Amino acid sequence: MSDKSVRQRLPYDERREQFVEKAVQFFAREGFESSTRDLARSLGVTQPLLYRYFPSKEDLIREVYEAVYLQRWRDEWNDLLIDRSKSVTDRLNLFYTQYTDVIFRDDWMRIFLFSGLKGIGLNREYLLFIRQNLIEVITREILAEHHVDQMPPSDDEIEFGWTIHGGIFYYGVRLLIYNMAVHPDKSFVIENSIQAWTHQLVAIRKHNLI
Amino acid sequence: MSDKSVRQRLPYDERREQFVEKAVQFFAREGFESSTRDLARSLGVTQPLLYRYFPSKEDLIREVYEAVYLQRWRDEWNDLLIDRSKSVTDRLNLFYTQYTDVIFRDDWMRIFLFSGLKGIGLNREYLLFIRQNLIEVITREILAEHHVDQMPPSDDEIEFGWTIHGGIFYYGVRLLIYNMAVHPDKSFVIENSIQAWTHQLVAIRKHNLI
DNA sequence: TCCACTATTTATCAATTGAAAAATAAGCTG
DNA sequence: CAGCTTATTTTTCAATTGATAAATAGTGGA
Repeated sequence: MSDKSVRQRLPYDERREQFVEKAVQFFAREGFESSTRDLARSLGVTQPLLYRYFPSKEDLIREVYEAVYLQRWRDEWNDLLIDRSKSVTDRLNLFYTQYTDVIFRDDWMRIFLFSGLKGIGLNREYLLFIRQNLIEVITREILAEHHVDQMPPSDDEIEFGWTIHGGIFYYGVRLLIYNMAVHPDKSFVIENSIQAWTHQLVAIRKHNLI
Repeated sequence: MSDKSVRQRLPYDERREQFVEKAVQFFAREGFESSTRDLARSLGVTQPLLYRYFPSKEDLIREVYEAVYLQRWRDEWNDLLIDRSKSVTDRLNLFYTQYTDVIFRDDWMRIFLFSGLKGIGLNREYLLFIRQNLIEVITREILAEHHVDQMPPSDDEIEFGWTIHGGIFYYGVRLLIYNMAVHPDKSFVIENSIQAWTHQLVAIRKHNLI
């Protein structure tokens, strides 16, 4: 309210990092159509300063996307999902618990949905990544554990994986976007989804083997 | 390109209806932050004319919401879902086929997501309506058919219903928002979801009866 | 201590926006 | 055809927006 001309001078890299980090929260809250002036205000800085760090608003937004999409996936998850020393159920529970810890956050969820509506390319890439690194892998692992993995996952089986994954994702949407009174226990949702996934997937395969 | 001064004069009600109808498509396509000038252009009309029919842009948007949310639910669905002359599976298949015919449309989906991100009240109301008229009803009907309806649906059971419903909804999101190559057969998704819903719901109930 | 560098602010612009006021013209009624 | 009503357009405005240029002030090094 009275921080007038308390000109805070930061080193370039530090300021830049701060901008991206706060911009993620700001745009998640206000949407990407909000003005750079409002963003600057929420940063405690004047609006033209942003243009010293980013050539245009669009460039800043691109960095926001990247901060959200590319930097939150943990490589260890790839290993976890195929670690057959654990049961598939245990692996999936562990994975989805951690994964939802990361994506069930206001900034991640809202930026994901905003960017989806904008039809941005990164969104498509991310979903392709999820298909290859999650849906397909999980499907293969479930089938293997039930000794019905003679053939690779079919389109039917992958599609059902998306349905279950979508159900879990939608729990986050209801919680964080719609602010609904969801089931307080996230693990309940995860456990049931995994159980349904396993059971139904095996049913699909056996049905199609006939 | 050359329709200059071809002043098309329409009766008030007709023009108004046309505006709302086209505004639904326009805002679904471009988002609610798009300008009234662009909207007017897509209507083949000048921008100030909009203000003869709607006091403000916000009022127009409110009418757009109402056109989407309130006018697409069919009352007959309420009857269908509790029509015990049919099996629950048949009822759910029929219902979800018709319901998704209505909501798996670009305008419905995008306006639903846009309004969700804006945190509009109508959105909350709609989800409450879905819970009461879909999730709860379906859960009761499944339990009844399996003769385990001594107690009303629990929060656990309702939550699982949301998960399945969300999985189906997410199919529409992938199809219409993310433009992904989804399974071409919508009925496959619906049938599997219903099967998983039925099976897992009964499992939850029996598990909790112990 | 002074100077050079650059992070930051102040001032400013042109384009776009929602909205209002005034001018015009289509079409009905007599 | 004359005249009234009102649907529609033309003009215009003030506020907001992304972006640029110039002025200012921290900070580190000589």
